[in-house]
Amino acid sequence: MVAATSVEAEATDALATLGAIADPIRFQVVRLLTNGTHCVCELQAHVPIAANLLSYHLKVLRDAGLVTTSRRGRWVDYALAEDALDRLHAAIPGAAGTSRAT
Amino acid sequence: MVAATSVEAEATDALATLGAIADPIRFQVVRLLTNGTHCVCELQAHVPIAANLLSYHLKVLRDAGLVTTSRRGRWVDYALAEDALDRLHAAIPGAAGTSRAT
DNA sequence: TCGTCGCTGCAACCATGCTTGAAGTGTGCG
DNA sequence: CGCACACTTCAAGCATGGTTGCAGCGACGA
Repeated sequence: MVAATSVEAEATDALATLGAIADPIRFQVVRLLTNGTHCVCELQAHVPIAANLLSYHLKVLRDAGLVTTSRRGRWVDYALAEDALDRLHAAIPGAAGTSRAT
Repeated sequence: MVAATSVEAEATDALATLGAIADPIRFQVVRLLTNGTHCVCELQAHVPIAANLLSYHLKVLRDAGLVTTSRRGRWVDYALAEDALDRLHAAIPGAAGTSRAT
């Protein structure tokens, strides 16, 4: 590898990040997570969907690196990643990685 | 449409805005448009897709209110909307209006 | 005016992924 | 030790939207 910060690579990451929250359920989950850590059962109380469906979307969010998990006994706590919001903002064209001409 | 300032309405608009750019082609187009105005033929030179396909995605972007059109004789110039980037940033949870999720 | 070029709109096709159902893993408690 | 609970994973079905092809509209050049 020669280039470390490729524009194409950043665009791919941006697409993955944007695509992760460009969904009603995942957007709602992220919005909930901005208020603090929540376990899956807590999330279920706010998002009216099946448990396995929620788990699936949580996996997508986890795969996108937007959330982190912590097992607390029987429960699994989900929290927003430290750089999640920063990454989200950076994913928007004109913010970073793209030459923004006024 | 009656409701003007609702958290749900803002979330819906945010989803529509995010979903509009959460696509490889549309993301590329928006990134191109951040550099200035381009006609469809210009966009075609940078995005390797069919003309009508590009037109379709442009329509999606236009429907999302992210781009504006200007007819220049035979050509149609597409430009990023004034508040496009601002709307994009506002669409991210934790940025504005979304911190009061129950 | 006619022909060509640039762009847009519509209907159909196909791929992706969202949704559903059931089974599986790990943990705490009786 | 065995059961119940919380969550995850797997396989299958269905819906959404991205892609393709053709037809239509408007504008410039001859």
